[in-house]
Amino acid sequence: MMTKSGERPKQRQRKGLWSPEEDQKLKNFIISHGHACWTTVPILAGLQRNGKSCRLRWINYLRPGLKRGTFSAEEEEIILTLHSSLGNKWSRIAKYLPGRTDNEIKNYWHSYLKKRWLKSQPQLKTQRSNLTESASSLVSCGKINLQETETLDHVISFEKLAEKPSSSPPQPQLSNTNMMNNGKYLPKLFFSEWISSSNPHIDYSSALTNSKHSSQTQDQIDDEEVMMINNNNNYSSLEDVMLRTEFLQPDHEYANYYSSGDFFITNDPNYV
DNA sequence: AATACGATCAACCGCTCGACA
DNA sequence: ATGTCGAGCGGTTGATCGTAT
Repeated sequence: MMTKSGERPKQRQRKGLWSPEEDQKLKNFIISHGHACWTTVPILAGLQRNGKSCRLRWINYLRPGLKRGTFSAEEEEIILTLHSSLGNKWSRIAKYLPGRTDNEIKNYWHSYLKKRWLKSQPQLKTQRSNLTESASSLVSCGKINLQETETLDHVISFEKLAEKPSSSPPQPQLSNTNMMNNGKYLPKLFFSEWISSSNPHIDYSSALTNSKHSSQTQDQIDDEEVMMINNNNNYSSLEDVMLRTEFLQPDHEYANYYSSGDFFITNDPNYV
């Protein structure tokens, strides 16, 4: 149906919790078609949602390989360690915790870990309150704006980094065949394995981070800092990180699935 | 049993960034 | 150089549930 001006009337978009039927529709669509463009997914899948909502639902709830339930002690330590170096970079922290989403980690931090962290850092707590007081007075005097005060958490977090050693430990090297453009390892998995299992058989143990590149992004620099801290703390398992998993479909189409939740299908076996 | 309160977590919102025309 | 669009990220909200009073 069209309006007088010839426009298609905007369908009222649903909000709020997803129904099991909606979940099934979205899951079925992405499994069979992938998602080239999230904005078209709800239209093609017959959902009265916006693309953003579909993307979030897929990433945080529907995509395979997600761990549900409580965080292990090891996961907690990893989050605390990474947060001390990266700050509130939840998506980057999530990359080091396979099966956990940034949203999940963020919620866990705010509901539990933050308190635990503050309790274990009485000195920092004092520093923080001093900083906050200083910031408040500066704000009231108009010397800094509110946005600047928001970085205080990072000021405190990065204090720990000052204690890191000056030289980086030797980095593991990978052959070129195991590397993609940004230097991340790509484990492969048959698409059917992924479909049939809620727990994709990803060999995290063979995934390693890259060697140094001449032009580093901020993320890569962050990775190095994290790795340095991890080595100091003997978190060698943190290096077993996969940034992307590639699935091979039985019909020789490649279904590419990022840890960020991206998913698409290509015929190009060399697609990296 | 009823109410208040706090904790948890799914989902939304607004902003930034990068790609592309 | 500029504008537009889509994707992604982090902050925030609000519904729900469990527990205390």
